Amino acid sequence: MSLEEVAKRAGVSTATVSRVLNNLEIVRPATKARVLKAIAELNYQPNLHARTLAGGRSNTIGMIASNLENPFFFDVFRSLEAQARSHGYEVVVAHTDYDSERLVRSVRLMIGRRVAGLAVVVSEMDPALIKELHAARTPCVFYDVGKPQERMTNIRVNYRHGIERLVEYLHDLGHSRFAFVGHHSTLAPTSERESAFLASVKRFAPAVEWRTDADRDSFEGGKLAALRVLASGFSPTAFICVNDIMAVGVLRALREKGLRVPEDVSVTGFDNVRLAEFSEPPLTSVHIPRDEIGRLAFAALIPDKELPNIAGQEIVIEPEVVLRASTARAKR
Amino acid sequence: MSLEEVAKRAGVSTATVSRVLNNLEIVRPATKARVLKAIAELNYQPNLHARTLAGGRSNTIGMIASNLENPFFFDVFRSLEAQARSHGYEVVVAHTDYDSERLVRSVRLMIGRRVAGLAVVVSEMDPALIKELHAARTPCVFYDVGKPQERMTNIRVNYRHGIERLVEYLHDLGHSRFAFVGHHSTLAPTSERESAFLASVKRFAPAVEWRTDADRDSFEGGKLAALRVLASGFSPTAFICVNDIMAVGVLRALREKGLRVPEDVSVTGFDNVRLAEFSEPPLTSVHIPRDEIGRLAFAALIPDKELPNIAGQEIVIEPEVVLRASTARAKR
DNA sequence: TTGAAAGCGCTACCAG
DNA sequence: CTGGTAGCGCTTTCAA
Repeated sequence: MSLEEVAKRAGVSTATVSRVLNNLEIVRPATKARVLKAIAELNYQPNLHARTLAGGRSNTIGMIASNLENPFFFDVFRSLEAQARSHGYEVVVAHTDYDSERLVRSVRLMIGRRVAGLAVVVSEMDPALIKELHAARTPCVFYDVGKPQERMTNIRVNYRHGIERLVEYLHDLGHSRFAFVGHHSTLAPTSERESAFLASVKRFAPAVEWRTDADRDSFEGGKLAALRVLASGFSPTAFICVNDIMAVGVLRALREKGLRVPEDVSVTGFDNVRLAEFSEPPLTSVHIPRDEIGRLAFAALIPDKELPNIAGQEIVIEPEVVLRASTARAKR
Repeated sequence: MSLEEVAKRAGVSTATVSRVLNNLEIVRPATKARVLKAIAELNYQPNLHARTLAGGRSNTIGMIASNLENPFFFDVFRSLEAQARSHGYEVVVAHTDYDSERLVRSVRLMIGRRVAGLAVVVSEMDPALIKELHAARTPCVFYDVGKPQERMTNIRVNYRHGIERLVEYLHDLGHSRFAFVGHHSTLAPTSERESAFLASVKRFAPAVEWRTDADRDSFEGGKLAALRVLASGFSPTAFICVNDIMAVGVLRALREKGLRVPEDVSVTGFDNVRLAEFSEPPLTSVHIPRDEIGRLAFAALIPDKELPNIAGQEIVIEPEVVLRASTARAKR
């Protein structure tokens, strides 16, 4: 099923069919109707590869995420996709599962697809890969990695502030022993959160004790990390978790150990995904506006003449603490 | 950056470059090395569209899901993708959000991409769309919709048995007033689950009362449905939910109404996703093997000479009840 | 307003 | 083992 068959059936040239397909308004209505009829009768679907190749431009946007299973990433995807769709673009997602090999593969695949733009929402990224993207002239937007440059936009969250506010709040409630639960502690945003945690603890509570532990980015990972902290003999008054998913795992671990939240121990999440409201108890968290991130990402990749152009810039988002029932005054 | 430039730089023909790209073992090692060097120096990435177009075959598999945010779908995706990757295929996912317009768009897009195969994991599907897929000669595998035919495989779960076992179990515990919480009750699998629910209730407990309610497939949806049931004046001894996500929403609603689970009311989920173990209380659920579904889907699309060929068949999966803490003997 | 034809970048067949 | 070259299905000038 090709353009040519449609053209033959409609008694026109392939050029005309192409014009109809692309809605070029220079086709006589009668001709257009005939072509449309042929298309419908033949159940014709244009070959996107041929189209992209001949046209020299793609209308698909790529997105690469570390862990689409974590609703944080999914929410960004959803928002980006909504923007894309309303502007006539498609988005293709790849999920790397925090695996750098898969990241490399995904990036190359996106370059091979000659995507119109690429949103990279991963924890860590080899600068060499960014170079490849730059060499391929792919417009990119990075979340939390890289530096702004030509064709490369940056969106980041001021974790430091988010964590500072959390620690300050807990400190005010009388907490004095903190545990920090992250994942793959070597990863950039995690470690930024971790270092922000350490800095905050020192600043607001120089005399307090703390401990950190990390595992996979999942419920299970949060649970294991918490169990390890507890097994080490340290008994924190508060667990600060790198995200809400891990916090839910921590809640389970505490419950299994017979500790009540927030009566005995306080727990905080991060990101403020929907689950934070539905966990038991609901989680005090730090809101990161995924919708806005998705919108900004699209705007950075496909600038709109109407809106201010943010391509090539660095955008910093200020997070906000959301109080719920998982935190309370520390037991004395 | 094209094949030709690489060829020029390596001092060979484009045909030879193509051969080394495709690992055809008939290239002299020395030549191959030169080509590889040129590729690396130029940072060349082959244009996938040109490749697919010229080769006449794609190595990407498509998957369309109703709601990738629900871990059930994501787990199937993950499993399918693992299979695909290990066989040299890529997978492109689309998420329709239960919107039939988006389903149509996604299907056409996949046809336009000339995917090697398409896995459709949605709740409902217009037979006309299946016809389009058939006309496009796209190998397909459907989960819970359609009928097996040429190039079309079917995977389904025996919901009836799953629900029957759940109802029987609850009935044995003395439950007598059931509520069924679903989403978009008009959708096929939901309604299959709903009708299975009704049939089971009548069979195991002909004298009991029941009520059904439905909403969006999300935490919020489950919560709203439960609140509606309660507001109607009906007070069930057990809530049977169409999946674990909605069950978590139900748990929240019950807690807000001051009802304890399982002391006052029992709640069951379905699918047995990871969250079922991490909710509070952990959910009694019905296990659906997403891994197996993903593996079967791949096998149906890309038959392996070694394995038995399941393409064109109908495969029925038997679910199994998993008991956890959200169910208990009914209050008298 | 329409058609003819030259590519887009790659694969695959046929020679050599 | 390597090169030449005819397409793959579409878009896009350039003419008509």
